[in-house]
Amino acid sequence: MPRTSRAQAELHHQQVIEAASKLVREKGADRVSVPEVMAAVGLTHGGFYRRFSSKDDLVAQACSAALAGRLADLDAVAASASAEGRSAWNAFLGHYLSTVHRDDPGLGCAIAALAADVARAEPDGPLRHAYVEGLRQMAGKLAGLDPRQEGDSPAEGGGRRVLAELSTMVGALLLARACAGDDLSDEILAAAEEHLRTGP
Amino acid sequence: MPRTSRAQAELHHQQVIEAASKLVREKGADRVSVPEVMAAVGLTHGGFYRRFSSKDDLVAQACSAALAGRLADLDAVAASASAEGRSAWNAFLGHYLSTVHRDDPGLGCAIAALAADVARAEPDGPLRHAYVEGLRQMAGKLAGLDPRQEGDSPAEGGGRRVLAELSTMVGALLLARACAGDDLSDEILAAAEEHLRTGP
DNA sequence: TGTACATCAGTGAACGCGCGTTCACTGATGTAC
DNA sequence: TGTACATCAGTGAACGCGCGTTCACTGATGTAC
Repeated sequence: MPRTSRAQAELHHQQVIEAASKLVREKGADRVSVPEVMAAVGLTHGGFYRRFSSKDDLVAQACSAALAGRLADLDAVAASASAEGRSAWNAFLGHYLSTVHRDDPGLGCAIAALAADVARAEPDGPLRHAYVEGLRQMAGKLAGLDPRQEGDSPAEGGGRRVLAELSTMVGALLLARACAGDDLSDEILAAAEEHLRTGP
Repeated sequence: MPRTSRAQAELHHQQVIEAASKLVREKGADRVSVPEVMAAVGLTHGGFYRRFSSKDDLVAQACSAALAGRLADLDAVAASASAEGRSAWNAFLGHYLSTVHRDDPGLGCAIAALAADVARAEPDGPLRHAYVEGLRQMAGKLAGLDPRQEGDSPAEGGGRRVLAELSTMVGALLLARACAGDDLSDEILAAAEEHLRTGP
């Protein structure tokens, strides 16, 4: 059925980015193909290049979408924790370093899932720019939650402490995924949470 | 020139593993091809399957070799630091979180470089087993260096604290690589080192 | 509002390419006498 | 030690495959009158 409506086409466009954002986090950019992403939304691969200039273009947009989605998730977790009188920082940690998060990379942190792909991307390409921008925003948001953060400049880039703490979270998640199936995996998550958790 | 000596063949075998260990850390397992690795040692790809059962087999052996090499490096850094009266722990940190290490993944930490590849490998395959074994050994060695490590069981698997600290190092290195070219990259390395460094 | 036509979202076949893997072959190395 | 032969490390062509990308085409949608 060719020539659907413009609204339908726009919906398809968003669905393709959404599907790519999930698949790329699960399997890595190299192991996801254009036909696979299109099939995930019920389309054939032929129409792809009407909407995207290349596969790299899609991956960059998928990265942006994944990062934006996670920022919204962070807000939601923080809001619901605060509403219940719990520490937003500890609630976020509990989510981030959970076995659920480890075992479902497709809906998880894009900073962790895409770090290796981005490191190999062109230094000035759209993927890297999208990633760095998302990382900066995440660090800024986290600095606002972190009770240990010295109160210097919580806005742009966050303080230094939050960068080390974010490194611990990302590293623990990635190591736990690489060790999944071994006892070490749960131990890493627990050790990182214990190390980062604050208060009662 | 077909049929070289057995000694030469064994040398080639080791050279292939060595070249793969470097290329896989630089580009990731998916972006390295069998012809590329063979060409790196001056051979054609045809003879590959006499020595290796598959590309996956080579990648697993390359991972083991990379991890073993890094363990030896750690010993060397610790020994030379101790000989000069410096803290082995701080010396190791300085190496690990340096821009040199960030910018040369081919000779760098395999735990960091291969985490994403291993996370996507079969749960009980040889690559994962090689990786988990190497990670366990690294954590054990690090626990022996770490002045903060509570003195419970430094031998097998290391204590929990060292797992969180290793997560911080790996995460910072990977994030710094993903951000290379942006100011954030150096900041992440510096923040992690400051966070982990001990003593004077 | 109804008709005529241009637009263009999506199809499906096709392209060149590099991949992992196989295999018949070569000729120096290693072995048996 | 010297000869005859089997072994096998490495070659290079070939295979089927899935990839990213292109393109002629279709027919419902959107637009102009």
